[in-house]
Amino acid sequence: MPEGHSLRRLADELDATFAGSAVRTSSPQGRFAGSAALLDGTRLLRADAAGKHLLVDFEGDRLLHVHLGLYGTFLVHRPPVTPPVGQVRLRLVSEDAWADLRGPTACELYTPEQKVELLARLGPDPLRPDADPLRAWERIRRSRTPVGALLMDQSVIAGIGNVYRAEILFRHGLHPLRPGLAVRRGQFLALWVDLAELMADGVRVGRIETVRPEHLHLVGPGERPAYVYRRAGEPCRLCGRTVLTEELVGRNLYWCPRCQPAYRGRA
DNA sequence: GTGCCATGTGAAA
DNA sequence: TTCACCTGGCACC
Repeated sequence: MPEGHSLRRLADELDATFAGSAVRTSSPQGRFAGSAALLDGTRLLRADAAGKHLLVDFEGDRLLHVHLGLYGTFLVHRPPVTPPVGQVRLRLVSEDAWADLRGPTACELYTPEQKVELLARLGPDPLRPDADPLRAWERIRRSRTPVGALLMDQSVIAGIGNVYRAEILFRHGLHPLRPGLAVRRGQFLALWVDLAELMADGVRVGRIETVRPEHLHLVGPGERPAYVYRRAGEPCRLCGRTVLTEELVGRNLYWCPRCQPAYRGRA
């Protein structure tokens, strides 16, 4: 489930598992074979996440950039090492662990300049304590673009995906099509603080949990534990109105028309 | 068992 | 705007 919290967890796990160790690297699938050969046998120094991007430093000034995309996975295992199953883009093997990367959108070596460019085009990441929400606010407050689109724009805020977007807008009673410039500063700052807490919870728990404790009893067994995400056509958990969906820039929005009233020209 | 859709992005057209 | 990535969960048969 690769939203920002997953990448933070992955980076932490890779760092805890491999940092300081020499690793054998290979590309059983072949698509990363040349670069894997360059890394092979070098020491993995550090793994870190920025938004939904993973950056891994290796000895010899080599830098690995990975983006999992929609269905990529990078899973760490303990020995014994087993033969690759399916399409393994990159395999890491150390003395006491191994990991397989599958189905990523991006797996490539980065130059230092590419890393600088990446960080420069990412907005503040709510999972980083030094993140400055006012950088995001400056983009939002002057934009006619719907706030639902702005939140998913990684250059505005890094690390939000479709689940956090849908849920955070519900929690703050904001209609996803409200223009950025019609969001009040206080509303946005409250949303940011809430988002940072939810994403930090997501890192701890390993799941996106957005339903407030006092509403958990409204979630039936086996039901998706969300207010609106992927609940189109079902009743809002708080007011009973039917949850709506609509596509915006290629992704599905979900919202409750009563709890998140339409914008009618005033903030 | 089969087929569709999905937590996302970047390249190709 | 469409496709590639080519996994995994789930609804449906």
